[in-house]
Amino acid sequence: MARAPTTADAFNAVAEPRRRQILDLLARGERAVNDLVDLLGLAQPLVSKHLRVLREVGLVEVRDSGRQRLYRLNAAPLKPIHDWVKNYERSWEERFAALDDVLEELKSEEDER
Amino acid sequence: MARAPTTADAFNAVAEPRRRQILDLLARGERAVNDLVDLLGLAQPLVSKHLRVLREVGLVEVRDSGRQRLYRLNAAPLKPIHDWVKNYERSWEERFAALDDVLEELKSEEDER
DNA sequence: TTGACATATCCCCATATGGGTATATGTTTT
DNA sequence: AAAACATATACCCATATGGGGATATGTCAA
Repeated sequence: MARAPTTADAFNAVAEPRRRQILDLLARGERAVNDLVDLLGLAQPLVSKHLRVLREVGLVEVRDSGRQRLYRLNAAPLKPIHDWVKNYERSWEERFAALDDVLEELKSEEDER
Repeated sequence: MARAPTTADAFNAVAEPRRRQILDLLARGERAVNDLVDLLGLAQPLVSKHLRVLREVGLVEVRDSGRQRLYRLNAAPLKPIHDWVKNYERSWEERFAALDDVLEELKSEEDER
């Protein structure tokens, strides 16, 4: 078996930085494909393909408007990611706190010299 | 160019469900590889390979103990994921709220009958 | 030393990728 | 009707994958 398809779920879809960029742009409002092409500086087919992946996991929705297609964000499928990562928040905070302690200690030792 | 390697960053590393499982197990404490093999029901080489990916993005750390290697979690690389997703939290909450409103409305209409 | 145990690596496979270029599909304007 | 515009799809490529089986590496025990 190969790697899971990017359309398998939001985790996979969002692993690609360009797709996160697209979502970041759509967070500001509806956009036509060509707008995204200009903003991202990517080839148009590339953008269409990324949009397709995002559509297949439900992260974006489309609406026809004349000869344009307007894409908008649907953030709901990101919730499982948030829920999963949130459980680790305390864990890295503890580690950062521990690191801060070490740095503080080093600083004190320095001051004592 | 092909897809970004799973070792490129935490986003990619964590897109694989098995690797999330491994992190979930390690969140409870240090574990030897064979423990993980038993708990996950995966082939040992598979587990070693997943652990390698996690190691390369810094999500786990290893410690030798006799002929065993004990892996432990380092959640810090998950923070960027949390930070990114967090920005969308309000967005999906609004959408869910809107959905709740619709459901409430439907319910009222039903009651009126 | 020899054998058992624990892990990592190697090689093979099918599959899916992201990017590129060319083209099909559909809509508006002239 | 024809030309221009907007978008999606088809095809090709190099690359990386997750899984499988065999084996190398390293450590402990008899």
